[in-house]
Amino acid sequence: MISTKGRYALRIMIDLASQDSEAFIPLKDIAERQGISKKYLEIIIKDLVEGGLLASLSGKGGGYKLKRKPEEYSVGEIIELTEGSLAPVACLAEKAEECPRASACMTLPLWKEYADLVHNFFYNKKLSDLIEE
Amino acid sequence: MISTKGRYALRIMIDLASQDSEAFIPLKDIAERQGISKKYLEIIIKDLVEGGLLASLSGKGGGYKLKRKPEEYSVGEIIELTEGSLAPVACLAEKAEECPRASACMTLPLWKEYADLVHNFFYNKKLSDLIEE
DNA sequence: AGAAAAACCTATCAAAACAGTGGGTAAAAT
DNA sequence: ATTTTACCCACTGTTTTGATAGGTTTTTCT
Repeated sequence: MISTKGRYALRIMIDLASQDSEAFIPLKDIAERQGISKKYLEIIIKDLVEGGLLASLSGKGGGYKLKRKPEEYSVGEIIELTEGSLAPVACLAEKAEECPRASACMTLPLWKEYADLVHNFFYNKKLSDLIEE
Repeated sequence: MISTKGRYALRIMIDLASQDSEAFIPLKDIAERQGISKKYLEIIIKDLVEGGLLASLSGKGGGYKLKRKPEEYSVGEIIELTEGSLAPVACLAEKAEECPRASACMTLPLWKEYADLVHNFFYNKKLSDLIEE
């Protein structure tokens, strides 16, 4: 299951994509619009900034804004950045150590096929696809 | 991520499907073949029996066996039974309470589309697809 | 009748993940 | 100098995960 972190991250991105793309938007505004605790969003938006998805500016008039156009963000990168790997099983995650059963594992092909499906779904889906005027 | 419960359940089912379909197979044997603690498997196989996927027989000569043919089990039902709902977000689970934001939620269609994808994938995949001779 | 082999039942537990909260510091504009 | 903002660090309660431990009942075989 996708946790609140990934889901809220997506809502932050959608919220920003719906605002003036040039202006820095304070987190306070996002939190109020989305009805989510600003404190909690701080943790999440930090990941988005560190991951290079958002630009931030401190001080009065500061806030956050997108670094690219909405159609240039995939939902997959947003979720993976905040949520960790999309891999459905531990042995298929990036940092996974070699599974000794891999060659004999009858379920591995299933998990691989599933992992591909999930990856393609979320990486082909763009932030711009989630915004309606 | 699919947890060990769902993954081990699948391995139990595959193991049973690979044995003589008429005989009751003791859990001890399954545990040894799969290299998983029998005690832990007890918990998991209980779900499979209660969910109607397996027949069990107590006492000497007892054990577990499939109630249907391998091609009549979907991977989806096995995972969902042991793992709980396949829903990717809480608001799409069976027992979910109405989300007040549902009508305005810009991410809901995404989660629904994803939920369908996952559901179709796992319910179209049969236990028999995982077994090679 | 008794031993053995199996399922079945209940409780407990440590570690990790999840979902936050709280209090402060640094940076930038007015 | 004040205000507004991001940024940083620690902490906390709850739930889930991944088991382990010990005992009871059921069935078969001798």
